[in-house]
Amino acid sequence: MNILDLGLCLKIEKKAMNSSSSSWVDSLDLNASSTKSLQLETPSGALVEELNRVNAENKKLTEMLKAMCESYNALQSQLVDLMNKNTEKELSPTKKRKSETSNNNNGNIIGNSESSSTDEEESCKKPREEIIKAKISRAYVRTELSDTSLVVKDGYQWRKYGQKVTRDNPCPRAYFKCSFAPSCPVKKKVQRSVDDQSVLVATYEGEHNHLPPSQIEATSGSSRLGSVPVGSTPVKSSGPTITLDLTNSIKSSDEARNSKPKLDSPEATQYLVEHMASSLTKDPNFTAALAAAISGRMFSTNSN
DNA sequence: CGTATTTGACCAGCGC
DNA sequence: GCGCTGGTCAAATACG
Repeated sequence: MNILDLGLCLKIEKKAMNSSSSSWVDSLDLNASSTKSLQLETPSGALVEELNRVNAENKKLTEMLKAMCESYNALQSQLVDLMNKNTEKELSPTKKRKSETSNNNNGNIIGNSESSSTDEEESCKKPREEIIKAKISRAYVRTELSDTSLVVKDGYQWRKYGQKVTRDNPCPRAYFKCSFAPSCPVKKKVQRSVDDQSVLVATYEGEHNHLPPSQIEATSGSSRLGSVPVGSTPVKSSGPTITLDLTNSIKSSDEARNSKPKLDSPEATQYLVEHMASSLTKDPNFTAALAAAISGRMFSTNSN
């Protein structure tokens, strides 16, 4: 379970890398051509030379990305191996209280599909249905270490009603209730990951019985499908728990949520990659920054 | 002044 | 039964 979630997180990060790489290449090509059109007055020799330079740079960047992806793959497989070994150990020790403790802290980034099995085991031992009653989902959000607010922006309004330092994690855990609708039963716990304190682990319990405020404001009138916030995924799922990794600040939760259960399928992977690539290339900030970086690089090469 | 957050107290579950 | 722990409550406090 935990491993799977970790794999998911890593996968999404990887998708982001891949997609951005493809968009980089595309943008680079575009920029190369635009450079050409912009500098028509310059002698054709210089133009060709510059074009070659840009192409070479393009190649270099592509290779760098390739290398990065390869090393990432290697790291990921190592990590998965490690986590496999760890979870084998983690499963055996005595489970204190509700599976929460081990899931949330020791397992941190890990936790879900296996946490569901843990829940099942526990529910066999002690048929306490509170474990089952609420759908549990989990989200991981990368934040600044200096940011102590424990705030996870997921599109809903939350009211903090408690904070506690837990045994396994020196970082305090914050307890939130959904404050947008008085009758909404959803609760959320937010705590920094033990392993990586720049990652906030948000655990959602229950399902929202209302639209997210952001959607209501937008009044897009779209289907109920889009009513789920980023990170919170109280949709019908195969298991009682769902994990999302928000550490790459994925803009659209819908796709992530919908594809999550089949994330391992090549279709879903392809879809994710395409979606991320398109969202990246559509992002004016990203393209502007990219253009600035490339032009800056070009000028510096020219001046040399 | 109203609302949100903080924080110590309290409660319940669990292991010994 | 007792102690430990996580979760919740509610008075106090902060903030706009």
